[in-house]
Amino acid sequence: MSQHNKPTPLSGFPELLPAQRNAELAVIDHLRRSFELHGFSSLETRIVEPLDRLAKGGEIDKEIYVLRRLQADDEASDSGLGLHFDLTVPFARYVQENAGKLEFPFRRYQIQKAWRGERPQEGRFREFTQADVDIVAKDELPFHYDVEVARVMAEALAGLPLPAMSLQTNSRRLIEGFYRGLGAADPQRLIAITDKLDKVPADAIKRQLVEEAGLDDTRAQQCLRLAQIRTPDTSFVERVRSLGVEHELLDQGLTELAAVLDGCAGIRSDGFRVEANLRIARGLDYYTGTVFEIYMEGYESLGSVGGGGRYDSLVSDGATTYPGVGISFGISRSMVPLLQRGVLTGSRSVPSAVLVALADEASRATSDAVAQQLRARGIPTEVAAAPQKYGRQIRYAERRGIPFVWFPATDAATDQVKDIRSGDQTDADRASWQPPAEDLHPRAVSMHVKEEQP
RNA sequence: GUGGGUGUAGCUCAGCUGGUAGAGCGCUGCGUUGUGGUCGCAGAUGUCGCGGGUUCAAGUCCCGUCACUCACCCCA
Repeated sequence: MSQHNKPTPLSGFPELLPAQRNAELAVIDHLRRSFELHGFSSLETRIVEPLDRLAKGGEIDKEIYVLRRLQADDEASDSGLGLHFDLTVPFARYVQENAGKLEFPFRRYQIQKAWRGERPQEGRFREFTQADVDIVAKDELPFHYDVEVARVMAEALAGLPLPAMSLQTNSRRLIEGFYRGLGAADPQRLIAITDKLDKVPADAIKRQLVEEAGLDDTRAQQCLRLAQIRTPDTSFVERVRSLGVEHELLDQGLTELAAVLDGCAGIRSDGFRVEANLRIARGLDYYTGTVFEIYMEGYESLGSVGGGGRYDSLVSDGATTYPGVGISFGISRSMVPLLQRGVLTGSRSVPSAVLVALADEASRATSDAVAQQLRARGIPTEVAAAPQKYGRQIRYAERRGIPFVWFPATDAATDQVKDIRSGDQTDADRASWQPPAEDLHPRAVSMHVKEEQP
């Protein structure tokens, strides 16, 4: 390729360097292990869906990438296929298509890319990876699954080597019941207005509630008070009760939200919080009950890095409906800004934990044999490319972040292994030596994460 | 889609009222001939995003274009 047309990055299509990719892989591996620990099956769906299934007349429609063959006839404008813009729509289709072959309740996780033709910004991309967990049942989905899906994602997030996450949750039943108890005519409209509380000042919200939703001053004030309730435990119940509004739906919402908070109570840590946040509403789309949003502490300006909730009628084939509940976590959205700011990276650019030094060409077989013995025990190992001076070979390892250099025995001495970070070099047995567990594979290292306890 | 900003070495950037490019970091080599990192010395690297215009002369001024970027919108 000529240097005169050096390729430039494509905005919105992030690509990572090897060390960064290792950090992303460490996060994906952790999520996968967490989801599977809870018994969720992995699913991969095709990247395209029929356009009539993707496009629903909403805002998202104009962001759909359409598939078209380069040499397609002028007559045929496009293939009628578009790239999926999330993982929920393809999953819904998959459930419907395979309903006869799946066991319900069906619990799956899905870690895949999605595409949106948006104007890129920090944390917003045209191509991005997300991790979704959902549970779908037939006809009825008991509420305890809302708690389960929250707990699965909470546990997965709590162990992530990223800045502290907070899972904020609310119940649309709770707020709708509250608004109905107030005697409001159009609860959906109120939800849309109070949802903006993060961006718009409280008195402006109140003015809108009065002028646009026709509430009187007292009721508007009540709505504001509700939206400002935010607690790390079930104490929100008392605070809502103290507002003095009564409604059957409100009672149900309070009970359910309290169950979610209780269910996640044991998962809180320095790196993870759960909160009831009664202003969370998540637009007006298909959510019907519990709703979630995930925020990354110190990076609230990115907006939510994940979200989800219960959808009672996303999937339906007429006779049967398949209610579900799920949460998605934006891997690209949360990680790429951290990687770009340099506060997160991989511990090394290669998988290798060990570089076996090469004394001279004649002893290559010896070095290869050492490497094979280490690999046989699961230790990622590479052999030095050329018998350069040992200083060069050590530097080769150092540049790549390989923590250990192995010096095969010479006539006079035994095998030795050197930790090039400390400089310590000790005798070692190629048949039993083990690196520390945290050095075995590349890790994601973040300036925000506290040192792990020894 | 609407509006602003910025394009100079691998990276971060400097370059005044126009006079044909610089720093730091990184990189390569040597000091140190089989043990890196520190230090010292030496060295390499650019069609100044692209196209056009003004001018004796353009990185610098003007127009266009492309790319990147920020905000709005929306969201993972």
